[in-house]
Amino acid sequence: MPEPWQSQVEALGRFIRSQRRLANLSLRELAELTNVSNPYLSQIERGLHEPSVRVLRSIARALNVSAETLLAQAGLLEDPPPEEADMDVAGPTTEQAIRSDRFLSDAQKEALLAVYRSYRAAGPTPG
Amino acid sequence: MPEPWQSQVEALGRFIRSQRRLANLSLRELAELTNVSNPYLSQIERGLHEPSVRVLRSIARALNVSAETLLAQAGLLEDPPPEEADMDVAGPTTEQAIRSDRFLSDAQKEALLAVYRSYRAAGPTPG
DNA sequence: AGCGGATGCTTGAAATACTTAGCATGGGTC
DNA sequence: GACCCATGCTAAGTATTTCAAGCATCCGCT
Repeated sequence: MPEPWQSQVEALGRFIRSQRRLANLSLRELAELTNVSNPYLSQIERGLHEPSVRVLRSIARALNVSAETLLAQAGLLEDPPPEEADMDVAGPTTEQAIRSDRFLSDAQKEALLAVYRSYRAAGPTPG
Repeated sequence: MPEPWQSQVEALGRFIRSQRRLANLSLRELAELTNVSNPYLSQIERGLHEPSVRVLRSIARALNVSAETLLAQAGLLEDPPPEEADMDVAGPTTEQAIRSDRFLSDAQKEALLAVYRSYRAAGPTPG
């Protein structure tokens, strides 16, 4: 059925690709983590296929995003009920996360927070 | 791929069947509501197949059950002990927070992550 | 008994998810 | 230049999902 169900698949793919890149993973690396072949991941990210529940779950785990988030993108969850699912429920906000990061010195935290706040003050720059 | 899906799939099927019967629906009636063929629904309910996200969603709608409930039954939403690969335990949360930050664009996220990773690679700078 | 309809199930065939092997480009390094 | 090696992608095949058509009971009715 070639229906506008396509657009949802494309949105899901774009989301996965962006998350994979933010995690600094290649297709092959993600493939290894998920036990899904890299060509198939490529096709998913380009919106050519609707992945099964099994594949969605392993992708969600590998990318450290909640399954709910992924499924909302996949169009399974009607409206995003957990608006802050990934952050406020499963973890702290970005500021809190940076402040409590054990691997950063105080100076590093301050620098990172300065960058973060400047971004938020400036607003998102698309492009 | 090996087996222990069988049990999850069977549990999902039993759940759907029980919900359908509670709603006083025949297979054909549910098939009409979901646009899924009745033989296939039969197979799903008997745990012979793992349905796609698409059919899971329409079943959830037709049975007036939340998609989350169905997915929990399907084994997607469980929360296994977050074993970190071979790395850190605190790193992911900052990364995760940045990646899911609603106020940053992808480009900003990437830049911020690059700074964060360089800090971690360098180690804490004292003083 | 014999019909009509409703139920759940089986059976191949069509569609689509998924894999293995390999191609093409791009970035180093000698 | 040439030689890795990593990246994303295509091609062609296998495996799995999903469907249309039909089978087998069962139940109520006359």
